[in-house]
Amino acid sequence: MGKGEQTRQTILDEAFSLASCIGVGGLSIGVLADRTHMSKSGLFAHFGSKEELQLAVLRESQQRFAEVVVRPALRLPRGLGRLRAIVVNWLDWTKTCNLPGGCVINAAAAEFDDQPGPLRDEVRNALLALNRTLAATVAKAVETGELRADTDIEQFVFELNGIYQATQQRRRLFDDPDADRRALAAFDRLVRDHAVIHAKE
Amino acid sequence: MGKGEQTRQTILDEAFSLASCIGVGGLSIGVLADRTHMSKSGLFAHFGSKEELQLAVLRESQQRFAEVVVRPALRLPRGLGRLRAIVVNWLDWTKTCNLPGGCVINAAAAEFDDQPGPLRDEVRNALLALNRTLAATVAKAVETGELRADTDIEQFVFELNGIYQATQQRRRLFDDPDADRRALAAFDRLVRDHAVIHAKE
DNA sequence: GACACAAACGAACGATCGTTCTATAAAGTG
DNA sequence: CACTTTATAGAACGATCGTTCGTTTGTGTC
Repeated sequence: MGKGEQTRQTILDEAFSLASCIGVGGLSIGVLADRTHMSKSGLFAHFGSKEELQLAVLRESQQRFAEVVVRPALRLPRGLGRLRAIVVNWLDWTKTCNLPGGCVINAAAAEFDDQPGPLRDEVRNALLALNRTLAATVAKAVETGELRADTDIEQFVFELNGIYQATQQRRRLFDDPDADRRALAAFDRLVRDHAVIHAKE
Repeated sequence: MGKGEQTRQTILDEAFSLASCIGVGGLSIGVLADRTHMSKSGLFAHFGSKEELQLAVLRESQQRFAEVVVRPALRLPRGLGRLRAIVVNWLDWTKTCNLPGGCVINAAAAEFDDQPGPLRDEVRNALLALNRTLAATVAKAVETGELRADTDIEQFVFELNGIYQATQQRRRLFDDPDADRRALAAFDRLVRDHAVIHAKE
């Protein structure tokens, strides 16, 4: 890895954790230059524009998410177990990664949902991809016979999203220590309602 | 109402709908002065600081929310019907009010959950108050015998929050026309799982 | 060591930020 | 009407914003 790539990654690391606290929109070249002990222009040259820097942070976030949340779960056999692993990794990934201020993309979703442009598009695509991954995982749990065949997969994913958002808010704004427990309770109820009915003994 | 109160309200109206699009943190005195055809200093004098302006917007938002979402539902008899009315009003309130860019407080929750200060406190208190209102409404549906006595009310409210957040994201970022239908489906499932079991005919 | 190239710097640009000051216009009151 | 208070305007402040430019430093290659 050349010198350029190296410092670019250093900048991106710092920008990533900074964006977690103040949002992708709140990033500023000057502050970032201070934190990385660089000059504004030196840092700027690596990206060409602020928007390009912000996009790079969003892409970095997607990549880490795939590595930390999705990939480990793919080693489990398809079905409910894998789905549950993804959900657990998902809920925990702000702790796993260096995300002191919560998921960057999720915050960006609320920030840019009204402002058309490349940033909104990137966030939208990232979350669409996540939803597709979740849908595919749920579909496999239907195939294995653990979830009912008439399960509305899109609805299932919709509710998974709700669980995540509620958990984040409870944790971050209310400092609620029960947030994780509540999230798992909601997940269990969701699964129970769609599980195949076993013959009673 | 004196002249001062009057223009202050005009400013607040504009700030309210502007904040809906770009967030409370994105408000700027200059832009707001242009939109209200005032000078920066003239506008500024009404609030004394930018933070005070932002707080005023958050309070304005709380007030409108109470009027549009909660109060109409209080005219219904306590119980599930009232709860459902609040949920429906809640889901629709960004359309009812002048909120082209979504709920101001909800966006502010994601924006300030990492930045201690009066703004975060205000947001936190507003959402705590909402959660208390929801909890009280759910509790009354337990009292009327529509929901089971062993209902975990905090969990119920937690999941209501999730439904709201998921709906907002689906609507605003994905332009999903089915968001409302999905929200009601999730609400119905939530209620069904906590409803008292009626004797089958 | 000479050379080509990439990387980082420092200074400056115009714009906008929140804020302060002083002065003028309007509104409210007797 | 006159008088006091309130409301608004205008100019300017220092700070920061993203960006551009020219220069210097560093790296890697013949």
